[in-house]
Amino acid sequence: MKIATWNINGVKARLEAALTWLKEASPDVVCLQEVKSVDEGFPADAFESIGYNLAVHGQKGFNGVAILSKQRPEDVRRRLPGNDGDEQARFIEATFSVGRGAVHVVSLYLPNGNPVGTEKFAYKLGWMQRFEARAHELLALEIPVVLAGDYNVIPEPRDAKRPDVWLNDALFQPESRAAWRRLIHLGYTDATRAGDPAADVYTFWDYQAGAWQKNDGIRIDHLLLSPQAADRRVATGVDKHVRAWEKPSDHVPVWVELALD
DNA sequence: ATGCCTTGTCGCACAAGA
Repeated sequence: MKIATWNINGVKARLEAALTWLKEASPDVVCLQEVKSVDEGFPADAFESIGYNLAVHGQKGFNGVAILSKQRPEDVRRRLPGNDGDEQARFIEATFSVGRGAVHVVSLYLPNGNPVGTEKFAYKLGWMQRFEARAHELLALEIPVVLAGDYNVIPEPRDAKRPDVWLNDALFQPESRAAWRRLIHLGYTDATRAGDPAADVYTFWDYQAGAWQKNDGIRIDHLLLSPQAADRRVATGVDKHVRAWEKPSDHVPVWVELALD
């Protein structure tokens, strides 16, 4: 089962690219972030016509997450638990039957958190704490779990072409990186790193200042695997070529393939 | 030091992104 994550930066603006990529990559499950659409505005027909089911948690103008899947999603849940007052659409999860078992998939869009020292950064850290609690709960299922999305965290210096310019950014703060490490310490595996320990693996290149042309990127889109998922990991990849397409998102798809049955 | 681009919302610029 091939499971991918992609911050699409506007599902309507990216529809043509998304359909091209889906046909080319043929993922079984796709976690989307920043769809920037309410549920009713989501171009569902286009995805359904090429064989994908749809679970959306939309929001007007900003944020918004979704899960596309060849199989029908079960037990779809929207909203990250732990703060009923949080209106930002950044979390959706679903279960998929596989043989006699199941795999659980989360699509998450972690807050950016800039500027540091504001309530936006506090919201990011609070969100990460709530997410850690949910990640911990999911381990108790003892099944393959994939936490996929835009984490807005640069885990280590090697995950940025120029780590020095990110030192004062919310994505690279010690608190953000420590919260990321707590997820690892729970027992989750960074799928991309497990598959490719080399530097220079990036998933985001800014639209500005020729970042793509200079390969001035960062790695912030991640798939975290529960032990039962990590046991079954057979391949990982970053579809970097998509960044060179016409009208690209600033993020590219990242994926993992699990041998499940 | 700041903008550099891009999207969506309405608007005839702006917020937010990272």
